[in-house]
Amino acid sequence: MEQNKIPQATAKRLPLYYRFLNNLNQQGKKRVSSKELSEAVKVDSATIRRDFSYFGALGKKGYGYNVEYLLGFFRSTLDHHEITEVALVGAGNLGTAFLKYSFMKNNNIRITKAFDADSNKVGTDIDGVPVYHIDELNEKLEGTRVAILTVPASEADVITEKLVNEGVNGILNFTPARITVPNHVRVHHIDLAVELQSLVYFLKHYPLDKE
Amino acid sequence: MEQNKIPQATAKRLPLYYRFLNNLNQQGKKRVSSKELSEAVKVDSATIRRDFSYFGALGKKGYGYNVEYLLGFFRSTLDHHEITEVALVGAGNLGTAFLKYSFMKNNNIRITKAFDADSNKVGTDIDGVPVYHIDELNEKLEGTRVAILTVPASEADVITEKLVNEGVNGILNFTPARITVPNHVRVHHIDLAVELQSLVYFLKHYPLDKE
DNA sequence: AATAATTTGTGAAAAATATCACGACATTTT
DNA sequence: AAAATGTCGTGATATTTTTCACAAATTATT
Repeated sequence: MEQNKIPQATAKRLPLYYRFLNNLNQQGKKRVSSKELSEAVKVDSATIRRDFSYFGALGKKGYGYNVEYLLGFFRSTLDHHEITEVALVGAGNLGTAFLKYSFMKNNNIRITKAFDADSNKVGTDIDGVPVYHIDELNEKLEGTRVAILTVPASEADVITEKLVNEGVNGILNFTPARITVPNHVRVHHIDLAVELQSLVYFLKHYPLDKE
Repeated sequence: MEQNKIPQATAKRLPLYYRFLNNLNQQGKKRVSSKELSEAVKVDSATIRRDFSYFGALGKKGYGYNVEYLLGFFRSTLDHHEITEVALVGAGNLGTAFLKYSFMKNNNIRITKAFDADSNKVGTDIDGVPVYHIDELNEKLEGTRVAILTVPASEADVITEKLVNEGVNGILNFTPARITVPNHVRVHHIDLAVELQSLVYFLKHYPLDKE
């Protein structure tokens, strides 16, 4: 489980850096400076250098960073060589959109199975992903440890409990409910209404000219 | 534009508090302590008290907070009496899901128009929201200042520029592109692939037992 | 009416994060 | 080969955010 000295704020930016390095690499770029990367990912260049420095000296003074080297480094740091399987729970509008969302396909994470309570959906495939009945979690989850939760808010707690019982320890929660889990389970919340409301709040109450 | 003394971290939690206070009110609860609210929204009770304290003394010692009073206070602070209109740009899978996403309907924010480049979609209604052609931004935006961006990544920069030219100053960006905007425009990024990847990273590299 | 139990609001401390600014070194130019 | 330029890595500093912990006030209990 190596050194967990890396700040959480840094860890959250790693996948972003990785994606942009990939872009640069595909464009055939050989070197990149923290300043260039900064303009691409919209993160201050000093923050980028600091972030990278937690992993040691990855760059070269007066030169910048070698794209290929950095990419290889992040590939192993982010475990990009191994595939992580993820289950989608709740194949409604939002869930279905994720299944069809191609950005999810270009990385090391795959949604490999979906669950829903609607018997019209059960047994079908959505974009190549089989849909099982929510009561089949037990048989079909097969060791999957990460779930995307896109069920109605009213079902969130009951289904979360089932997921946790079946061994899920990471949940990306898109419901507006704040789900309760034992503390060996990690939940990240993405609350679409809150995001929109806080954006509007910032627009109204914060000065507009300097970000 | 009142006192912008409120920390950003606090401002981001306000819509969350508001929603849960609404729930409590509908359940007929008359009072609530920071501890109870903490359990519901999963934010430390001291943080909640601190957050509230930026607005003055809203509670009563030994009693807690009066739900109805607090709700009224937040209603005006969050401008919940006035409706903010939002445009959805890109009516693909994800965009369509938002149009049908009912949680967006129970608050002061309304998606009132959508734009897409697909002529099959233009002219139709999705869940009561009219879809216009992306080239009609000029005529149809009609002063809407906030946009949800759910177009393909490759289109993100071009369309952002159009939106900004038409007066949009708040963008909720769901594309994996980090869009470039003048600094009077505020962008919040929600990057689904990054969220999933960072969740997986945390699961692998951070101790599981204390959150 | 006195005592016990709650719960706020906040000063102070701690922790986390971001930014400044510069020495050291590598590269590029002249 | 010398000078000019570019860029990292990081100590130090600043800023932001969270948490502790407790006096003061209110409510509940006996």
